Amino acid sequence: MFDSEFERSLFDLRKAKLEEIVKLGQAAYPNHFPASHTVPEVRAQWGEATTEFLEAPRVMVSVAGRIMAIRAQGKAGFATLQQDGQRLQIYVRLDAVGEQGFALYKLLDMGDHIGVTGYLFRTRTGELTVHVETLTFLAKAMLALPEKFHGLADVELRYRQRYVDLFTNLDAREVFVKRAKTLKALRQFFDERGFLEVETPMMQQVAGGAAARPFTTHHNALDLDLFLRIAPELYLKRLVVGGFDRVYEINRNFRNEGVSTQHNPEFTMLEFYQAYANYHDLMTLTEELIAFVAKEVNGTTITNFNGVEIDLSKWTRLTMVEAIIKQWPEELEAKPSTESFSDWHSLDAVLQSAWERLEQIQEADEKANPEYMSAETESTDDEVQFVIRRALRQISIALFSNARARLALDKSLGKVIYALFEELVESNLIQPTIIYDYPTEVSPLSKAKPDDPAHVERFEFFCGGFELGNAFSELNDPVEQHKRFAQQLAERAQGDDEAHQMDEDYVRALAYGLPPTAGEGIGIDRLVMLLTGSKSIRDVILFPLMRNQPSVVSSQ
RNA sequence: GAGCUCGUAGCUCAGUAGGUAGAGCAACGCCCUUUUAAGGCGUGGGUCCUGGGUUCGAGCCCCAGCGAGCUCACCA
Repeated sequence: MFDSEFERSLFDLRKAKLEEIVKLGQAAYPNHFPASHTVPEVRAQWGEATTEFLEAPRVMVSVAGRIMAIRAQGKAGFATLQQDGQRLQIYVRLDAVGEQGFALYKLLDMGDHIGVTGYLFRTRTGELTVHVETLTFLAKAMLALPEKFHGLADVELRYRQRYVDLFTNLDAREVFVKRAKTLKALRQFFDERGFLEVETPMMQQVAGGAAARPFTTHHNALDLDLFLRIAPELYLKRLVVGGFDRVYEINRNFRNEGVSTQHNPEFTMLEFYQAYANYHDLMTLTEELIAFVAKEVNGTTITNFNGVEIDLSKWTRLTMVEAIIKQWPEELEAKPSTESFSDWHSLDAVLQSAWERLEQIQEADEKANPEYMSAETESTDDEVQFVIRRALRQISIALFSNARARLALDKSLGKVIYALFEELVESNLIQPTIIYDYPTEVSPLSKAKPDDPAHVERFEFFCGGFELGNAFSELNDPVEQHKRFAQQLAERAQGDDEAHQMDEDYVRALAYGLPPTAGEGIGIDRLVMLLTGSKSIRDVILFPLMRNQPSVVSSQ
């Protein structure tokens, strides 16, 4: 429990103080304090009240809170109480609280919880303050609080000891208040549209519905190996078969993969399914949903992320190929046509001419600026620009030539188009954008477009440079589904441990008839990041997963 | 998993050229009845992340490890 001798001796000191407090007739750990108002209620009701208003007649309040600042001044003193993220000053003076009361005040420390009863007034500097008449001790802080001006700044400590972060850094608290508002708004949106909230198994015998490595666990009594779910998808569609036409679930998924600023091993996902709808219906729904949630949480659809202003009510819809063409390197003045992505030979030709042209441009650039080619030149702005230009070109050249090699190797047009999209487009999708019509090869659970078997009815939407959600018209042909599971099984046999397992029961469910259904999943942590301007997923998860740290000085 | 950066008092941070560790807050004692990052006087507090190495001498240089942040890879 203790990090040091400093903490151990402080703890002993505080114990002695607690004994003194008990001698004054206070309970060491009382069970109750009958407050008349919370701190936010007092601020809301009298925050603007004038001195005159507060004097005739006096306003009596009882409030409780944690001491976040304490300033003793001889026979009087101030303290600041914090409750629900708001603060209220109190003023304690010997002649108002008596000898016992003032003795208690002098035994208080930063972080203690107290309750006070008294009347409201304004100090000389105009601050709303409780003039205390009765002081009640409620609980003691036995450890030292972080520095009062900077708070807890060490990112690691903030995650590991979130309880300290939350009461010292009110910004951190605000993020989680907004997270709760986000969840509430999501539920309101779906409830109002006739969706039923459900909870499906998190422990599954077949971890399906996504491509990811699962965590494993074991049930002892049943002697059953189980997986923590990687997605609720297959259970939610069973429910649509069961006649719940509109269902949604908001809960944790678990994926046994790396961590990053955008990935935590357990993360919260919203999934919803709507019978008789297709992916176009969900595009509209998604645009309405995100704008609605933003408005509920922030009061506006504008949010700031990474220094960029994002308007969550202004959406762009592009097919995947349109998006690639839009982001085609500007130096290649001629942009490829949509048609050139529809067959192997034209895409091959486009890629070839693109990287050859980029190499020509690079050669010309080098000839025009020979002085920058020497390692000894000064780092002028022009030279920096030259180096950046060259690096960007080289990335594009590598991208196009790799894509071409891949095209030659496995002849999969779809996979190459998807790779181009990921490299060229994804991180540039800062403003809300829906990308639709995915290649069939990269979308094993989606339904093909009726008039175009090379593409599926699927979209993903992006904001702030990352993917927020994924939606498609669901495959509901049991024969086709069984075939695709069998293919995945073959890939699994080849060593791909992210390939789907066979789920016979799910195929059986489809065999009873899944109506035409569209479904969507939205990463809630990422949505909260966007709404709160948080750059790391760990800033929106209360207790993110951390490595073990060496044990601290043992208790007593 | 790879690369880069960081780890000094409970907290926030300095630490010069390698010369034997500092400030503010917090703590402790005293003074102070409208302060608000209160103020004044005084006191205590450090395995400088860990373990090796180089050196007469290491917080600083080198190696290994632990933990963290960022970037990349995989993914939502």
